[in-house]
Amino acid sequence: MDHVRTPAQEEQIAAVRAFSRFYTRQIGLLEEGLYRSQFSLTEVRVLYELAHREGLTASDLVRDLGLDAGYLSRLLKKFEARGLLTRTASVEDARQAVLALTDAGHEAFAPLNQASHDQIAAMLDRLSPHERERLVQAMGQVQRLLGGAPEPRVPYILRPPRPGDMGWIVHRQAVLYAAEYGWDETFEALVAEIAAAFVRNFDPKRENCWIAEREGEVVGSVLVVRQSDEVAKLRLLYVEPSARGLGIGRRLVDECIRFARHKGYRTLTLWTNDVLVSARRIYEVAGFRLVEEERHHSFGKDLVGQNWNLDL
Amino acid sequence: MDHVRTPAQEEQIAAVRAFSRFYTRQIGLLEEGLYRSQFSLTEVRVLYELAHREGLTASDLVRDLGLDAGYLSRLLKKFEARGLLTRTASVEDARQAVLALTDAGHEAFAPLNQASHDQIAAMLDRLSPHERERLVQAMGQVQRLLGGAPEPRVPYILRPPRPGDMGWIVHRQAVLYAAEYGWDETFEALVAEIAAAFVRNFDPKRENCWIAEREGEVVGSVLVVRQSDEVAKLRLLYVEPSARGLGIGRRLVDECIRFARHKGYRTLTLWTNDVLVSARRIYEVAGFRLVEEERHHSFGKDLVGQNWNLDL
DNA sequence: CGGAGACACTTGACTAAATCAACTTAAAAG
DNA sequence: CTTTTAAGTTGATTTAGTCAAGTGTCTCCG
Repeated sequence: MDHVRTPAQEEQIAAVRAFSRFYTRQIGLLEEGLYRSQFSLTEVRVLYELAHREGLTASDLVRDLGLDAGYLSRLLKKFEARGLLTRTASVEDARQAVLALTDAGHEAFAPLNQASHDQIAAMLDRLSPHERERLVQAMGQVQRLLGGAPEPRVPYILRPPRPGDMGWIVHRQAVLYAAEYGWDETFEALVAEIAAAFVRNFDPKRENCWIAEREGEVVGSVLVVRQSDEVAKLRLLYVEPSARGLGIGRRLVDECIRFARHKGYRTLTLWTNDVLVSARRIYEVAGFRLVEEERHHSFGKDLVGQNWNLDL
Repeated sequence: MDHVRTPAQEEQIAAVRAFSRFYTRQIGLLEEGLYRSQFSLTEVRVLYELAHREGLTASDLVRDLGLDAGYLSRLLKKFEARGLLTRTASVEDARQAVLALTDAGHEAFAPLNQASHDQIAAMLDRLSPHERERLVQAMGQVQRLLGGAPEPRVPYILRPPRPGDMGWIVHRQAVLYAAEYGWDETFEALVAEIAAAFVRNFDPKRENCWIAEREGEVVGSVLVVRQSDEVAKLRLLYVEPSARGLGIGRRLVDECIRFARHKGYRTLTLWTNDVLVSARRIYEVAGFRLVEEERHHSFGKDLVGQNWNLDL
């Protein structure tokens, strides 16, 4: 670990450390509320796991809560002696014992659980609904990034656009292509015009838009617009870098193709630039053919524009 | 605390609790790395505070770290005995002693600090730059919302637009006005058109745009566009609800007025709707006069549009 | 099939960490 | 000027956690 780090990276490290110190204190405060109970914090953590998960063994707890095996063993023995817990030898592995709270155990845990619940609720009550929303989002983000949360069961959903989605798409595309390819603000203007024109002239019978959402965050989009009775155009395909590899791009294009076929178009066309390699791959796999290329100077760069067609 | 809570609120509470459990474990992992040192976690926390803040007293530490006064007292005595710390009686308050690490104290802390630093660095190395950025943002968000961070010294800054800002403005305005007034997607289209046209035809000699930023987040914006040689138009004024009360709206309008004056315009005009009460107040205070009102049906609602003028 | 090594616990011995309450001295409040 | 509150100390004690050695069980490899 003796990389040379940039000042920006050092700042990030400092920020994460500051957060950890902050949350250490925060957890300390939350614990205080539990101190008058008959259980220690570790005991409460163990009870929590026992109350919420089935078929736990001691080694599960050691692993998941990072406890000392000896310490836990004694702790469980105490619970058992007090009638809060039963330990039944596992059928598959005679070394292990399956742990389960008794009714008395659940009863003992309930007020603790309630206290913790109320404490968090009181904390949230101090925030506005909008702030609460942001807090939960941000916590989820942290948890996901640090690997605490499992991959969501449903990796993404497609849905129709809502107010604000078009603006979001303009925002993200502009930021992304500025960062990755150095495109200037005229690109953003173009995207905004396309988005505005789409909404303005939207013909639900002949046109459509899909938003890809993952964990409540917009991570992709695509439009199909009518160019003529025969020809539909696919526009503004984009997928967040963080959400790549889930097949979202492919899926969005497939939806467009299906829609265009269903509406009786003969051709689906699209315009892109040769630097957008990952998009190109999607179009190729979907069966699009490159029909035309032309050099142009746009977005502050020399580019090669491409028209791709798919016969439906 | 016996409100009736909605299921959505319960879900938020559950999410925050899950995060706290998660981060408890996370902190446990981070601590493990420090266990082979001669200091306990609490001692390290104390050393950290001593190394980073001047003029601390024991009671500061008791308050900020949530420690027992007796425990801390002994801990400090031990540090002092080992020559890591000096305690000098405070001049203002003879009960207090001002704490300061000696050189030996700083020396003893350095490797711990380095270890903690390297551990976080290693954690961040597992993430992509974009993910790191999001992690730091999300942590900052949590910390700010839970009140751990002090109000920023500079409440906000004004800056010129960057790629993505226009899209962001479209996004936020659409979301906001949809939520607050139920305006439909045609409003978003209008905002997108205005933003696009502004970028497209931007004349730096006669036009301008300001973005208000707070802690790295866009919280407001305004445009001045040329309507004629004599008349400038103020457009797309907006301030995030979370950033209201800081005078950002007022400041943005003032910048517009100053700019329009400086460029020799005779009149600054703007169009708004009567439901936007807080904006109206800003215009009034800035000296604008209501010159015209007309009913119209837009954005899915019956509205009263207003033109306001300011003679420069 | 048998034995080496890993694994799931348990137990004993121990220590560090934290708490509680009583106390001293000084400052602030009434 | 007295009462109350605050800052810090000290002694007694509890608790939480660690470490190492040990038992029975499983797994894997030759």
